[in-house]
Amino acid sequence: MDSKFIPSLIEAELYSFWETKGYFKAEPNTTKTPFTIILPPPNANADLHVGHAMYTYEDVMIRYYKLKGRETLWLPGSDHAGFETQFVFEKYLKKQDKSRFDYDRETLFKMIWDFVQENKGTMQNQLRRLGFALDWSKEKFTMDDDIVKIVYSTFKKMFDEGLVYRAERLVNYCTRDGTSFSDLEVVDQEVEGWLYHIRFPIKEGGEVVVATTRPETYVGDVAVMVNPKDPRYKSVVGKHVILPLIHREIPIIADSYVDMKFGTGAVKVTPAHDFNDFEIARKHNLTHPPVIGFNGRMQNTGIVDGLKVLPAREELLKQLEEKGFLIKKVPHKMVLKTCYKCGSALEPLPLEQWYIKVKPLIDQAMKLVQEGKIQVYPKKYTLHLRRILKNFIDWNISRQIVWGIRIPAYKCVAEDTPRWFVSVEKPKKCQVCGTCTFVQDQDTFDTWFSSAQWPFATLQTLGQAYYDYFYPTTVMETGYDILRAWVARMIMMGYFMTGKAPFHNVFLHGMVRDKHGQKMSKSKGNVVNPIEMIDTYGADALRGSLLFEVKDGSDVSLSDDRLIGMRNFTNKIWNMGRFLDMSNVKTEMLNVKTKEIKKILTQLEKESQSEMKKYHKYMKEYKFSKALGLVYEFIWHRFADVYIERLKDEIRNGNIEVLDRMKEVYFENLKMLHPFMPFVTEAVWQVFKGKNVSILETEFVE
RNA sequence: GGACUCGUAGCUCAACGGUAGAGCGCUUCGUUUACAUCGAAGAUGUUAGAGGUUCAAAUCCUCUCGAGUCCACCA
Repeated sequence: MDSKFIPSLIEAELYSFWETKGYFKAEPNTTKTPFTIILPPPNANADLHVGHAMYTYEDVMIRYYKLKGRETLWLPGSDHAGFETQFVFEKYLKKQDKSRFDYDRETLFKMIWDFVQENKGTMQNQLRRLGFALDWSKEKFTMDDDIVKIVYSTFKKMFDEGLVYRAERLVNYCTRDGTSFSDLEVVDQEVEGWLYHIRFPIKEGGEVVVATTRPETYVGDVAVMVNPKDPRYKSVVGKHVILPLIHREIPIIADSYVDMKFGTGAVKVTPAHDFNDFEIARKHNLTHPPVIGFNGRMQNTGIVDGLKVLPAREELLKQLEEKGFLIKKVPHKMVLKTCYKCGSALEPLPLEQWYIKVKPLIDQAMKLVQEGKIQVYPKKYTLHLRRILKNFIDWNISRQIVWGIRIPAYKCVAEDTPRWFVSVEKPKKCQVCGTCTFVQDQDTFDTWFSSAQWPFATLQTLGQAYYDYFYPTTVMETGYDILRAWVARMIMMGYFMTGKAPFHNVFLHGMVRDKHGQKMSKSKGNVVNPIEMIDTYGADALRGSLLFEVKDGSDVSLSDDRLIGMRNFTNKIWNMGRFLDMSNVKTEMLNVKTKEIKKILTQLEKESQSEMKKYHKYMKEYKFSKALGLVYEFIWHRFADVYIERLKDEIRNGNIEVLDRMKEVYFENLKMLHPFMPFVTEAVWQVFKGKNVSILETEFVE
């Protein structure tokens, strides 16, 4: 054995040994209890970031339960990550002075498909570098034909049961990226804006002053609204204002929605470009066509058509000021809804989209959580989950991008009022009129719509036997940041399609932060590349750094110091093995049992027993960090620092019995450590047990 | 505006009702024979502040100050 543990020498070899030996493969086995985890599918197109290394928790569970004799399946997969990937691809196009508009749908799709296929292998190999015991023979991609078919069946079932409906509503639309988003994909940004006070002349005489942050939309106004209780405006309700510059006449209406204390107490109502106004206008039966188009330019204004929103605002303000309609502007802090990807301001625009009626789904999901059918670890997230479920609103699943699973909805164009039908297989004929050449919806599904089905969809594609045996899965382990976007939706969709919760347990891990506890971001330049860390310190060290001495579920600050500490630990483990191994070859065999030595050995075994008991207790309670800390403390500061030191001379003198009993304790600790640090433990194991055996073939004796 | 989390040793964090711990850093000492990626010994904290409950509080309660996260949102 080398005097140092050098991870780079053994990691690749050991991983392919495990893989080819089939230790990661899972099959239905009625004599065993299954233990199933579906890996949250990383973006097929992107490199892993250090956050993905947190899936170590999953490997810990998988390897632990392998050693406990369960039939463990950890199923890998990747996500097409619709909008994310298209966004990256468009950046790549831009570098070549191209854009998505240079290609037709089919070509663009094909190009992105190839782009993704090219990059897909990277992520898989990076997961291997981390040592993850994934069953690669069952790997799935969210755009595999069989997966898409299941996603289609889900959509059809929802459509047939009235859980999917099409509606024209305001959506959060990014005019730069050309797509709408669900409410969960919107990033609020606080900005210093202005509140403009604009004078609207009243036809019947007088004037009313409105306050607005979006003056350019007044050309699309349908009313001015005041609070019915507001004495200042009692007399003007029912009268009409003439919109400045464009001379259109709109009513003054009353609605208790208006806050009298804010601004001037008079609000302009622009149904096509404001969520609240949309609702109010509908209540009052008022409409006006949108004055902002999907290209982000003004339209239907007769005055600033073709201008982008901000220039139009400037232009209109200039003209209003010249004519004396603009009274003043006051600084105003406001929240701007922005695109989570490109950061541009989102435009509320009216658009027909598919929505999922979430109420019935939420009710079921809530029941599962309340009845304890789904346990959440750490416990504090149970409350979060409940609150999340309570606050869900209907889910817009239409995206105006090509990279995604195209929605299998078809429109009959023969009828006056086009009717939609949904079909899993692409129909040859219109299912409504039977004759016309129907038109398929241009849109694709929100990526979360397919990933929300991931646990049951993946297992179903493996065949009935696998599905029956491994579903529902045992644990869903993921970051707390996607509790809402993913976990909650998986519960909703999983139950809808299978009548069961998709998993019995949810375990949530924290975010990886930099050494100062700061969020990692490209702009801060503090992003840590997990593969570089593995190259430098070894996979075991990285894995250990993420779990050691942390509160499960809380954020982890990752630093080189931590990694060095864990790397030293792996080396320590290695060298304990080295010592025991070196002591093996002794020519003289002593077997002296003094009272003193006996006592030390008894003490050691007693401690070891109590350690094991605690270890299994922690593991059962999902207190993984504590389990690791326990073994760390024992093997280093008790086993090595105390017992090896005390028994060193005895072993050197060739006391085989002492050596053997030391080894037994050491081996048990290797097993306990293996889920956390698979490489070093396996490497040492093989030194003692032979090159062709694996620590994974053993089981815990409890 | 609502909710939640967190302010503990120089740094990053554990402990969550019973004498304040770890990793890294620091001081002193130690090595021919597992490991200097090591060992031994040690220093460093009125646990943000104020009040309360308790025999006992970093831990429970209230308030103040500070950091952060999520949700909702007034034009």
